[in-house]
Amino acid sequence: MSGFQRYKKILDLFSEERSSWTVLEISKSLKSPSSTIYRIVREMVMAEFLESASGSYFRLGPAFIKFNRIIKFSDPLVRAGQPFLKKLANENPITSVNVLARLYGNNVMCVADYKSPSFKKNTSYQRGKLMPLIYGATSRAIIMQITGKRLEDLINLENFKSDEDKKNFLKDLKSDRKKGYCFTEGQVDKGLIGFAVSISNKKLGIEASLSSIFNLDDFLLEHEPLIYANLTTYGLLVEKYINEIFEDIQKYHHETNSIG
Amino acid sequence: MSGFQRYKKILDLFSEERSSWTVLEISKSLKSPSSTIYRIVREMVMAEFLESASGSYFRLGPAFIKFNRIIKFSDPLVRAGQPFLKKLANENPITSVNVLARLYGNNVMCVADYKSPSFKKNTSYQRGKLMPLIYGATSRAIIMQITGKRLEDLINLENFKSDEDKKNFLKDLKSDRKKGYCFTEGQVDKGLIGFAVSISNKKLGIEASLSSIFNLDDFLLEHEPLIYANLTTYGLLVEKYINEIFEDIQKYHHETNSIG
DNA sequence: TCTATTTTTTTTATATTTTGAGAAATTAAT
DNA sequence: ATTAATTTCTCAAAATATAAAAAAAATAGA
Repeated sequence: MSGFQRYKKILDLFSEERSSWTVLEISKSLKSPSSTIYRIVREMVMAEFLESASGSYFRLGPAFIKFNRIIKFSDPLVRAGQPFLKKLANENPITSVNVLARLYGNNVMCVADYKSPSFKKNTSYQRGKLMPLIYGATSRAIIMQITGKRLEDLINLENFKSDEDKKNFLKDLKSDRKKGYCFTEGQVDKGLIGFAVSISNKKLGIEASLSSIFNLDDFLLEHEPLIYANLTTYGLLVEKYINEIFEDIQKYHHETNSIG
Repeated sequence: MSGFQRYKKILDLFSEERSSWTVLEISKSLKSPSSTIYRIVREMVMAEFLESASGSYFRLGPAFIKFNRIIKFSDPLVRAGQPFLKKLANENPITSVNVLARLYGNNVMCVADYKSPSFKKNTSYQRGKLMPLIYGATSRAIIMQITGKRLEDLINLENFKSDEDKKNFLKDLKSDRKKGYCFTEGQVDKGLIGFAVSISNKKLGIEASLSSIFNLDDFLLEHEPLIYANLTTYGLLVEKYINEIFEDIQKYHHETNSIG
């Protein structure tokens, strides 16, 4: 274990289900001597990436809240898209969960979400949660904008039930790409359906999607046109704002570089 | 630069104002050779603590969103207190911002907040933001539960305008401790007033506060009793729930330890 | 309070890792 | 196609991490 991995491995032990660990538990779990772990943990506590709790337990530290906040207020996708999620929810014909998600490594991560107050069911799409790459409209609207070798590499990391399944997935992807939007039913959460459009910005390296998720029970065929119209409109708006933010950033960097 | 500091120093460059950096900029800023920085940045990108953006810029990575989420759903204080903030807002006689904050190092950090929809002004208390230790009711309700050498150490790190100021601060602290709640006016944001009570849990090492912030213009003296009643009631409720969560955690750890 | 136990820090020599300068390779821009 | 910018690679020297044991400090129990 060396470099950043040394620290990352410890952090990766912490989860929603298991949010506090003692040094001894960490040491057992990573099969490293406790004196070493004590030293590393102390370093991370000083850097506020861990904090000590009672009973010699440690938990994730405030640094994550701090940096999360910085991302929230500065990430172009979040900054551009966040304000529209509520509007989208309000304009949808039935109650919905509206999600901005993006590709992170081999997963899709929800980076912002807004749920209509009257939406009762819990969905899997909540900010910060990693989602499967090949299920759900949210993910598909992201992956459908990727092509060539990159797509192949990503797909090859996934476990399809059969070769047949894989073929079908690629076929659907192709046709959705043509249509410009995605629809899936119950792939991630039972009883829910999803609609999604792609969001992208080459210059900023953003490969994302905007999606609306509904209760299957609420949904009528006559809702569909409005749903697509909303997603398409807001999708374009978000892309426009991302672009404006990009130009602001460029301007800012230009200024600071020429001064300093 | 060694150990975790190596990585921390780079992360600390990123801020709301300046959220993307090139390797060269980092290298200049930290006065380290770029080949070294390239190596370190690559490591952090692989660990998802940084991600590359366009134009050879890098920004904070998705790991922060992920770990922030884990904290949000597992931190006892947040878990216990978050659900009450909205209720508190609704029961307050005038529109308010309601905040859960806790001591982190030498600062106070807001860990959850709820603003009444009709509250117009922006306040400094937003989740993840670091606040001064000696200004505002939110902070005072935290620091007033600390005594002895620890208090001395914390206070000594602060810059008071004069010794007189410091004395007065300590005197106010003492009397607030007796009263069991704090009130301040315009110490953090002009035109706003704050009321706060302490929240603590020794076993979990939590030193926190629950506070309500109002527009000075909205406030009438007759509101005060209800404000205090609400804060006190919800403060006790939050402490009760923290305790229940603590017992759950203990139970869970006991189970997992005896099995594994 | 004193004692036993657990947690944390310190101390070592040794093994491992990081460093940084420059060269080489890759990528992007003109 | 050429040039410039970005990123990776190499390697020996320098710096740091490691782990085992011992010491110290903190905590719990009687």
